[in-house]
Amino acid sequence: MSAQINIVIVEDDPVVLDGLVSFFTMQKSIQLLETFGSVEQFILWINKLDADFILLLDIQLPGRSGIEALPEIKSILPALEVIILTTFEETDVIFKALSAGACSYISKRSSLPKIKDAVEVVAQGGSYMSPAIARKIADYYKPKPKSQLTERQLEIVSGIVNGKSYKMIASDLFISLDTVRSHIKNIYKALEINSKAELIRKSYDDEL
Amino acid sequence: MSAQINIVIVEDDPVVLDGLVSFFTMQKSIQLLETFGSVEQFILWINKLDADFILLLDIQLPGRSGIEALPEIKSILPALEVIILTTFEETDVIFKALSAGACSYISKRSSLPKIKDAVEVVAQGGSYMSPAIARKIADYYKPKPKSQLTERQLEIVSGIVNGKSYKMIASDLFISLDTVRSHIKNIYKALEINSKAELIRKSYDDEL
DNA sequence: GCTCCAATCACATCTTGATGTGATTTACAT
DNA sequence: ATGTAAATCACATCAAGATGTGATTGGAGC
Repeated sequence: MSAQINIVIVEDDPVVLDGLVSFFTMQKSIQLLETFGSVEQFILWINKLDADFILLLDIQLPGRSGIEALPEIKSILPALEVIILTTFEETDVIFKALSAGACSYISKRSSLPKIKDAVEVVAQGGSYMSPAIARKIADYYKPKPKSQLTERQLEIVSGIVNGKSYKMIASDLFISLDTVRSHIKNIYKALEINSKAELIRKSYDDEL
Repeated sequence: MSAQINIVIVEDDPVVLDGLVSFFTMQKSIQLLETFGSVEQFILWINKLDADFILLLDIQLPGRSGIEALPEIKSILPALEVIILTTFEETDVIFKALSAGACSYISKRSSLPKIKDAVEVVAQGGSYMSPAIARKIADYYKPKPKSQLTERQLEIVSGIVNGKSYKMIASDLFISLDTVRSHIKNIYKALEINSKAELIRKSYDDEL
């Protein structure tokens, strides 16, 4: 159903690269256009043409890392689809890659056919995540330690997070300014914090 | 490699359910324990035993929706792995499901073998997302309208978001308190905001 | 009945933050 | 060279926030 899919690989490890090259050159549905050992080389190359391909990008590279270079790459080719192919499975690296513009993230432990699957999925506008990666992303949304604050306290916090002054909160809740202060004092004690900034941050991190 | 995998399905649509039932009863690696047409029935059942199974859960159900019921289900069986199987592909529904404790999210448009893949992936501790779903998640992290702030201003913001007082920021950056204030004034102007709370919120929403 | 706690309010004090006006220096680009 | 912008610092003023001490009330639990 899909036409020819073009791909480019940036990978410095010769062993990994050889495996990918020999595998993809055997696939009739996928055309391996080029390979590069560093993002610097790749960036020189993309300046020469406006290409239509999917990029398989390693993170751990000599010189600039794949993630560091991604924003620049995307600024040159905004519509480029990037698949991160790496051994890093740390949550923060995953989110950095996604934030930098990658649409898929695959562990190098994946089989070659899985990598091919990912390329085809991306070619069709989808996104592929290795099971272990997807699990990290899913887990990221869980914790929810449940609030130790009372209903009233949550109302106060809500006001603060929404940028209202204590005075505004007081009038919104039909209580006095001092009561608001009192609540806040208790909230700080309960959350073991001591500034509005920390409270706001916490309200985002913990969902309160 | 994997032993027997037990699954339970909660799905009200008889057509979809029949398809799943006839498919899974043919799979030797997977044992379909039970099926239910609503979360109410399912919850009555799980109270009777502490089971070891993976749950395939529809969202659109008569009575309580799958997402509404998920927190309660997870409170009864915290370690239960839940795969959402639905036609809903809206970003907010996806994130609500993940936040409620689902580890995987599959479109009903998926083929039965894909659903089987997902069950096996989850049984091995991974997580499976349909390509279209994974794309939504990946896209969620992109926007990055790029900061209109200077390097120095970002340093100031960083201090504020991390709960430091202006005084602390000043000494951290080896500049005077007034300079910090001056920067903040400019930052507020640039971002068109007028309070610390808004700044902190913005730094989370926009990644600044 | 008594206790504990959430919620309410008051007063006092000190720190921090928001904003305005204005000045100097350096660096980069026209 | 000249202008613009970023970064620096100063002084002033008012609003807002942080923190402590202390008091009252009403409801839940024992």
